[in-house]
Amino acid sequence: MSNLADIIENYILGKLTGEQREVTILRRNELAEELNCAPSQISYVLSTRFTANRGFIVESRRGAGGFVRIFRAPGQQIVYMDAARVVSENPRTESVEAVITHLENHELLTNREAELMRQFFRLTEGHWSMQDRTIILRNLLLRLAEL
Amino acid sequence: MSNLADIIENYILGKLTGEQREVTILRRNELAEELNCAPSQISYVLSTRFTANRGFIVESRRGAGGFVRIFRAPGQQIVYMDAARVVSENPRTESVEAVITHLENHELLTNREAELMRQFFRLTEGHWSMQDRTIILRNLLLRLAEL
DNA sequence: TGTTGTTTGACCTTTATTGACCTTTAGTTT
DNA sequence: AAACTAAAGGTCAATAAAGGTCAAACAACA
Repeated sequence: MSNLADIIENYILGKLTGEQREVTILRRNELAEELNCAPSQISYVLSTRFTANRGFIVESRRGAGGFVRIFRAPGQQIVYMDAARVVSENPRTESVEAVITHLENHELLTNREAELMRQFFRLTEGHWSMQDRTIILRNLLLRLAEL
Repeated sequence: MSNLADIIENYILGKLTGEQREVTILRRNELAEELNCAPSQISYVLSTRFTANRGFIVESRRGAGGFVRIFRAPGQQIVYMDAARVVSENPRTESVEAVITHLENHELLTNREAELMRQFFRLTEGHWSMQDRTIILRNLLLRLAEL
């Protein structure tokens, strides 16, 4: 358990959870220095352990004043997948609207994204069956879960 | 976040939003003096952070009584409307992909938004005519123009 | 032994910062 | 009016300061 990658992972996890924060910022070279390892090792840990799938979002900037920022984004996929299930189990306009609004309120859809989905839903009215329209919606939501 | 460029950006952003104004004027040398940096650094920040893509317009005048004026840009509706026209005039898969990617590259669509639109397009394949699919896309783009 | 995960270092790309030099403008002098 | 001058802002290239990538070596383990 005492390999470098684990130590780095724990260090970052500690910064993230220890102080009840949802986000932490670090400098790659600084941390590498502190933990006596190659800077690229930090990148390795970030890309293998702090993935979107595990509920993290990592942003960074290069150059002078560069940084790495790590967010907790707990179980986003699950929320999208849940939403997808809801619309396909309740293929009614109100359900669709409710789900979109819910995701929007919880900031899992931006205003623009929500509008895109509403617009799509409106535009297919009368051309497609409700079934087919919600299947599309379901697929869109599942796609978002992957992003 | 203590690099110069960020500090300058925040300063200007503060002047712009803090006082609810849509425009702010500053003098390059004065600000450089105040923030202890090279005047050209102000130019650097203006050209990298206050771009049209990010919704700003920067005007300036040299010489005695010179100034820099920064506006919040009014919407990019025209670009969206243009894109809408292109896809409806060229109802081909490649045009659609090109337009989406173009908007994405110019930061008029986020990655997620672009993916949503691509997904709309893919999911309707085989169900609708190309005509009808591009009409949908066109409407989505026009909706974005309104946001 | 083969496969999977770790570690490093060499090299790349992006971003920031400065300073020397250029251009534009308004005002002043001739 | 033309020429000069001082006071702006603009440009660009050089340099520094980050983080990213990738392949190769290595380790752990089935």
